[in-house]
Amino acid sequence: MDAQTQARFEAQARIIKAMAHPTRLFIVDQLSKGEKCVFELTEMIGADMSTVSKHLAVLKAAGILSDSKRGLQVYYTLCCPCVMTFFNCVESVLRTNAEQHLSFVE
Amino acid sequence: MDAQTQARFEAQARIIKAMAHPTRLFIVDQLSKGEKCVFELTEMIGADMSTVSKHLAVLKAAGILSDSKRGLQVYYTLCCPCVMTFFNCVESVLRTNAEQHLSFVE
DNA sequence: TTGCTATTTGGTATTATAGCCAAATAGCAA
DNA sequence: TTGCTATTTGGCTATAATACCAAATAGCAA
Repeated sequence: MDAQTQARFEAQARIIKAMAHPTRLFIVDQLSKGEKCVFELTEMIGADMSTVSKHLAVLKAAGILSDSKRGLQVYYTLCCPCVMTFFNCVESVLRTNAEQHLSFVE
Repeated sequence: MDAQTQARFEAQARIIKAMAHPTRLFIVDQLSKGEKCVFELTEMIGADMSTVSKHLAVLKAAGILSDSKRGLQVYYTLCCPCVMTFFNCVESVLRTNAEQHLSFVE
């Protein structure tokens, strides 16, 4: 495996890793319906606001979200709506698992 | 967030987490071209065979790969070729990042 | 300025992940 | 059986991720 190929997989892994957490998937799902501020997301998630803020920072660092400060609030937006195709793809893996009685859902 | 919703995101996160490693992405990419045994993958990756074997076990546990033993070799196959749409999606996030001079590639 | 609210950052404990080596297991062949 | 090869598993260490609390920062308003 040459260095360039490796670098490409590392870059891809960084994006995927940023999505690899239930709370962050929830955030992406919510933001696909429109921007939200940290407080709104924190209420929905029910964790400490600092925890939510750090999850948002992870997604932003990966280039999945962007933020804009308006007054006291910071609003986060999905910058790459294509990310939503992730969900379809993952769901189809889950369905395949379910068919093979290897479901993680239930 | 109700328990069922949470369970769905946790199930999705497990699949995504299994993909969130450069070596495992490489494996998935290779297997998209056809089945390979552990030895072949180990040669390409250049890590310890036990390390490769553990990566394969992670992907298998997530329901992304299946294995079949034939003689001394264990052959691994992608059970969900849809997983390849991941790559397109991730690449488009990377392109967006690059456009915004936030590229992780270079 | 002071005070209030929204958010981020720092510190820390806990838990999970990754990689290697060594040992165990499985299958074939002599 | 013994020996050889392919693979997995166990043990270990090092590194990274997560979540909370507390403290710092930023912006508005009085």
